[in-house]
Amino acid sequence: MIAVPRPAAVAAADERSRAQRTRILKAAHQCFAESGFHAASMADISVRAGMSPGLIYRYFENKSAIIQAIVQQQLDLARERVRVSCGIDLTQKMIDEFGNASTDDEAKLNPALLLELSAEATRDPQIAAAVQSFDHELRSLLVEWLARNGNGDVRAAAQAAAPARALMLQIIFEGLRVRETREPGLDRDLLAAALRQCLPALLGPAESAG
Amino acid sequence: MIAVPRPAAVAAADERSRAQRTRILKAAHQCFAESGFHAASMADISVRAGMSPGLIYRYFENKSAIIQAIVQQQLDLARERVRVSCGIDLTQKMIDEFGNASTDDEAKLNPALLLELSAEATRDPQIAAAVQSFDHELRSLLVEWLARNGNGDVRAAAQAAAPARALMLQIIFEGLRVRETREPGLDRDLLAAALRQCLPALLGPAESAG
Amino acid sequence: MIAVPRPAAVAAADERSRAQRTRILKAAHQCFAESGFHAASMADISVRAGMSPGLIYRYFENKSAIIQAIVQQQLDLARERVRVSCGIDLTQKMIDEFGNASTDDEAKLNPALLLELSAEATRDPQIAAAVQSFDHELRSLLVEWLARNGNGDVRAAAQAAAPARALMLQIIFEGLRVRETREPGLDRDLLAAALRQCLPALLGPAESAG
Amino acid sequence: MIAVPRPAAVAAADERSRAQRTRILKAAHQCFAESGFHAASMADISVRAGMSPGLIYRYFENKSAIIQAIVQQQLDLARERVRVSCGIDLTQKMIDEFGNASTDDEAKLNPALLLELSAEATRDPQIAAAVQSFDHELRSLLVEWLARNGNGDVRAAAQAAAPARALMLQIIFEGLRVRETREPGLDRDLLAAALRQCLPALLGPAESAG
DNA sequence: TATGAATGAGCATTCATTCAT
DNA sequence: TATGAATGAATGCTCATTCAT
Repeated sequence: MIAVPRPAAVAAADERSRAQRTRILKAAHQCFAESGFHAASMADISVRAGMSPGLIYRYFENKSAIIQAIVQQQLDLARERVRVSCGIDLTQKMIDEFGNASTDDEAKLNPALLLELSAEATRDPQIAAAVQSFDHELRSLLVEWLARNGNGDVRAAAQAAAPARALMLQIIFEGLRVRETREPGLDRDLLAAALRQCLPALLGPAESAG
Repeated sequence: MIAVPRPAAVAAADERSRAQRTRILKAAHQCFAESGFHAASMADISVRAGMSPGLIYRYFENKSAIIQAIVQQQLDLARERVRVSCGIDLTQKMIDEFGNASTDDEAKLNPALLLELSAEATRDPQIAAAVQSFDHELRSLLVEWLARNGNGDVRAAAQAAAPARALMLQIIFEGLRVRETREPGLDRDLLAAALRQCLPALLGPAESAG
Repeated sequence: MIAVPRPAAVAAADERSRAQRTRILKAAHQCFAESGFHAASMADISVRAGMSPGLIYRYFENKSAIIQAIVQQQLDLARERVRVSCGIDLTQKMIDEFGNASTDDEAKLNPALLLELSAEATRDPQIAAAVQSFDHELRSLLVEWLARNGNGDVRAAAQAAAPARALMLQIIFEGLRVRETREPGLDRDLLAAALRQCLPALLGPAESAG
Repeated sequence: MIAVPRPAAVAAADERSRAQRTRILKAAHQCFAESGFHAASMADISVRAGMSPGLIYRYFENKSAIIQAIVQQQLDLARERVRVSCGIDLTQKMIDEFGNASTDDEAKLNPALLLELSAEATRDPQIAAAVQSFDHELRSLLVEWLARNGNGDVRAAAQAAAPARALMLQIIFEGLRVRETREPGLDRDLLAAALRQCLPALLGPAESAG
C-alpha cells in the first residue's frame, strides 16, 4: 500500500523545495561573484548555503546546472531592470545604479558575474544560446520603449533609427558594467557628464536629415 | 672555477630568456582565450608552447604570474591601438574591428579575455591596480587626442567636455567588447548606424550652450 | 496505555512484514543481477521496490544484510532445483535450462549472481559459511539421488564412486553457469554433444574395474 | 630549440614506463582479488603500488582501463596455462593446480577474479568482447590439442567429437574455478576421483558407435 | 637549460545510512 | 509504518607545482 500524500503536504514539500533551491542559488551567487564560476567550489557553496554538499545534488543535477540557473537569474534581473526603467529618466537611472554593488546583493545584477557569464558564452553553447535569446528580446523591448517615448514622433526617420538606438543603448549599458568592474570608485559627476554627451541624442527626437 | 660570462653572452642569454617568455605568453594567450584563466591548465600551455611544464616555472613563478603578464600584455595592446587610432575615422575603425577575432590572433585584444580579466580585477588586487592605472593613463591619452582633434576649438566648453567624452568613448569601446562576445554575428550595418548615433556628438565640436 | 496486540493482529503484522521483505528482496535481486552487488544502490532498490529508502532499513539492517538474504535465496533456489530434477533426464534438463535467463526471473538462479556471490565468499566469512554448508548439503543430496538412480547397483564400486560423481556433477553444473555468463549465445547442439560426452559415465552404472 | 632525446634515453623511459605499469597492475591485481573490482579504490591501489594516486593516471586513463588490463592479463594467463599443459597429464595438472591460490600470486589465474570478470562481462560490452574472443580462441586451441593427442585416431568420429569435447573441458575447467572459490579446502583425493570419472572419456579415443 | 615523472591537495559527485516528521 | 530530506565520508580524477636527472 503506497501512501498517497494529501495535496497540502505536496504543496508544503514543493514550497520547501523551492526555498532550498533559492537558498542554494543565493549562496552560489555570492560564491560566484566572489571567486568566479570555476574557482568557487561546491563545498564553498554548501557551506554558504548552510547545508551538506550532497544535499545540493538533490536540487541541481550538477555544478553546471547551478551556473545555468544563475545565468538565467541574472538575465531575468536585467530584464526586470529594463522594464522598471520605462518612463524614467534613463540617464539619471544609469548614474544612480553605477557601483554600489556588493557581492551578496541578489537584487542587483552583479557586473563581474555579467562579464564572466559573457566570456563563458564564448565557450559554452547553452550559455551562448540563453544569452543571445535574451539579448534579442531585450533589444525588442528597447525598440518598443523608444517608440513610446518618442512623443508621437511617428516620422519614418524616428522609426528607422530605433533599432540602432536600442543597440547603442545596450552597448552603453554593458560598457557601464565593465567600467563598474574596473573602476568602482569612478567619479559620479564625470560619469553623469559623459552620459549626457550621448544619451540625449539617443533618447531625443530623430534628427532631421535635411 | 666559476665562469664569468662575458657581456655578449649575458645579452644573448637575456634575449633567449625574453624569447622563451614570449613563447609561453603566446601559448598562454591562446589557451586562456579558448578556455578561460581557470580552465586552461599549465599542461595545456606547456604543450602549446612546445616545452615541458617544469620549464615554464623557470620563467614565471606560477600560473598567477602568467595571468598577470597576460593582463599587462592585453593592456599594452589596447594602449597601442589607441595610439594607432589617432587621426583616423574612429567610427569606421570601431566597426571594422568588431568581431573577426580568432583565438590565436595575438595582435588583437581578445574580448573574452578582456571580460574575464575585468572580472578578475574584482578579486585580485594586483590586477585591479594594473587595470586602474592603465585606464587612467588611457583616459589621459584620449583627452589629449580629443584636444588635438578639436581643430583648434580651444573654447572653454570643449576643454571642459573632453574628460567626459573620453570616459564615454571608453565605455562605448568596452561595451563593444561585451557585444562582440555575446553576439559575434551582429549585423555590421546596424552596428554602424548605432555608432553614428553617438560618436559624432562625442568627436565633433562642443555644442554651444546658447 | 500500551496496546497489547491480539494474536490475530500479530500474525497479520508478521505476514505483512514478510511480504515487505519479499518485495525488497525481489527488487534487490533484479538490481543485483543487472548491476552487481556494489553498483546497485539502495536508492535503486527502493525505487524498484516502490518504497522509500528509509523503509528498507526497517526490514534489513543494512545493504550487506540484503546481500546475505539474496545469497540465502539463491541457495534455496538451487536446492529446490536439485530436488525437482530427481528422476529426470539430467542431461536434457541441463541443456534446456542453459541461457534463457532474464534479469528479473526470480524462479531461476541467475548465473551472474552466482558468480559474484561465489567471488564474494572469498571475502565475506558469513557468505563463505553459508555457501560451504549449502554445498555440502547439496552434495549429500546428489549422493542419495545417485544411489537411488543406480538401479539397485549396490556393489561397493557404485557406492564408492557416488561422492566423486556428485562432486563432478557439481563442478559441471557450476561450469555451465560460467559459460552461460560468458557465452550466452552458445550453440545448444554443441552443448548437448559436450554433455553427452560426460554425463553418461557419471550417471550410468559404475564401470567394472576388471 | 627542442631537445631531441637520444635513443638510449627513450628506451630507458620506455622501460621505466613499462615497469610502472607492471607495478600498478600487480597492485591492482591484489586489490581486486581482495576486494573486487568496485570495492577496491584507486587510493588502495596507489598505496599498494607505493605511489601517489595521481601518478596512476599517467599510465592508465581511468580505473576502467586498469580493469580491462587486468582482464587481459588474466586471459593471457589462462591462455599460457593451456599452452603449457599440452602433452601433459591434464587430470593430474587440474588436481595439482586446484587451490593454493594466494591473493598476490600474479602467476596464477585468480579464481575469484575470473568469476567477477565473467559476471562483469554480463554488463560491460568491452569485457564481454574480450572474453568471447578469448573463449573462442581457447576452444580452437583445445580442438587442435585434442587432435594431436588423439594418437592418430583420424576416424571421422574422433574428428567430429573434438569440438564438443573441447567445450566440455572448458566447462569443467571453469567449474573447478568456482569450486576453488567456494570450497578452497576441498579434499584432493575426492577431486581426483571426480575428475577421473570424466576426463578419460573426454581425452581418450572416441567410442565406437557400433 | 630542460625534462617529465612524481606529488598530494583539491574537486565534483555518489551513496549508505539516519532521523524528524 | 512510512517518508524522503539530510548527512558526510568516500570515490574517481585533475592539476599546479616540485625535483631528480
